[in-house]
Amino acid sequence: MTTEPTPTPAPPTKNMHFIREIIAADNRSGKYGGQVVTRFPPEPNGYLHIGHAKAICLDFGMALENNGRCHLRMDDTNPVKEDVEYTDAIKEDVRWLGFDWGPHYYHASDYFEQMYELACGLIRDGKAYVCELTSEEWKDYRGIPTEPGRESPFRQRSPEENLDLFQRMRAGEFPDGSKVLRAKIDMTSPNLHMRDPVIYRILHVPHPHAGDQWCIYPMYDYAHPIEDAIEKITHSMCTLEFEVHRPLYDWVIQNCNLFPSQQIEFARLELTYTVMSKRKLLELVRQKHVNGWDDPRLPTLCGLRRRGVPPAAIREFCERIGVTKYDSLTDVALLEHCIRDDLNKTVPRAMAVLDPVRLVFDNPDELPATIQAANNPEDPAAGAREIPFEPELFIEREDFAEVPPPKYFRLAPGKSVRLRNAGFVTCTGFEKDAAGNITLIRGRFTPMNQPVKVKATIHWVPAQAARPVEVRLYDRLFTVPEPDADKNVDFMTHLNPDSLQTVQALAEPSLLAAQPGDRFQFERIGYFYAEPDSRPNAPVFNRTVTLKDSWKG
RNA sequence: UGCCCGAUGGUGUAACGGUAGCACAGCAGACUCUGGAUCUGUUAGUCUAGGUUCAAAUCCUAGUCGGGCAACCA
Repeated sequence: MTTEPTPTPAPPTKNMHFIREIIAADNRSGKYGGQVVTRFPPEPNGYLHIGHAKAICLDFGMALENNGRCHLRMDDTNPVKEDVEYTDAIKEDVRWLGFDWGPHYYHASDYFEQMYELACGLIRDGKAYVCELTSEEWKDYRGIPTEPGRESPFRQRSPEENLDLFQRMRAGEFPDGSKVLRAKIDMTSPNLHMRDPVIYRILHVPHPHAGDQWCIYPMYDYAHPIEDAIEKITHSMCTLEFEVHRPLYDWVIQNCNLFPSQQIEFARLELTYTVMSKRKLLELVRQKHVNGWDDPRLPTLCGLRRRGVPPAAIREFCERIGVTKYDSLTDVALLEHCIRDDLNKTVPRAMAVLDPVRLVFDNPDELPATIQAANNPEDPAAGAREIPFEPELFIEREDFAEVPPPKYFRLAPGKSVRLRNAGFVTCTGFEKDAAGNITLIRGRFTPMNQPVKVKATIHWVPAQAARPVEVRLYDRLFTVPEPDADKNVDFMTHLNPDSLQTVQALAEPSLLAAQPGDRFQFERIGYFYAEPDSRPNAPVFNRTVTLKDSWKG
């Protein structure tokens, strides 16, 4: 017998996006000695959303793939806007997404002393000066994109005087806004960010992390490259709008003689049927269009978590959307696909009826007492459970049609369907109330071992044993793909009035034991997540996503 | 009006001078105890105009369109 050499299965080829290319090239050239160190640097002034997830997956992902490491760093250089309230939430969300920063948790504010020393160095080198122009005056001096700026009258101060003034700024001798430290670069640069940018401002406010030891705070453009360099970050990824800041990033690295971290910009994620800006999310929360930051309709990570979206689905989504340098708008259907794909393989099935109508059997003597149901047809190891079967069941109102439309395969007078896991029913009659609503359906039961030719299977619950449960049906928050596309139309006008419908459903008995955080597929309906604030024996289910439904009634 | 970045089916992306491929969505079919899942087929694309080349989505030039930049925000 000849044995063919087993071909080594090719590793799953990941999309070779431009950042992977850059890292591979750096590794080949030995630019950083083969090291890959990245960082995720959120500003602790808001909750993380799925746009951040893209960055998190990129930052941590590139490190992981290259046996490097990724730091979690609170970019807290503006005490006016930031709060410790957010740092715990940020950590929880990153951890939930599945990433581990190990011991590498940092605060930009921990580097304030070094930043100060480096600023003094710039002053000594004649590369920074204390300027007393008001912000209004500075606007005039800075010029506009099409015209060069003019030099500040304070630009030629001596290093000694600058050093003295800067020290006194730190000592708290001057009020907010009276002085700033500027980098001395080029007032004629076509890049506004290079026209002697402010690198320190006076802010007499305590810092949420550093306490009250500072009254001067560094600006992002100055602080960020220093933070990266101190941590020996090799690849510092950020979004496209920082592209024009890169020359300043490089200037700081060079003029402060720092580790050569490099900034790489990529396009942020935009998703259809939602909004991503912090301001707009805040507005939705403040105006109570949603119930808090973790409302399942929000694209926040805590919202997605509460909706029941598994973190693996988000990671898969982030891999699939790729990384580029041009703006794009990703169809939320791709996210939904990733969610279904994950849940289909992993989640147990159960039956629940959202809009019940009674089904009564004509032949109660011929019924089984219980039936066996597979917990997950995709996973035999998930086992089976027993469901009581009764002479009266509830089925979904939309699974019966008095007058079936063309291609309607479900129950109708004289027609048969399969009852999921149980047998068949043939409709023998029905009753209506005065308003014309179906109040009861009659049918004849046929056991599974006498197959009836049917084209559909419907779900059901036993009338006595079923229990009422609260089900929250979440839908898209907005009715249009780009709610904030038109600057002249308030995005709020596109809110979907039906984004949340709460219904009392009837669930099979086993569902009563659901623990907060459990996930299920309600067969033929969708995937559901037991609310964190479900109470014992009174679970509340959030709809994560519907099942695909190819029937177009 | 200045500078920077970008442009591939409806959407997200790949192709690194040599057959425009993948995924989502759509459509059609097969299969099925979920009208689910799975499988198959299929519709549909290189912004425009020049140039270089045997050969251009890819390189060059110009234009068009889109995005970003004029916080003591990040």
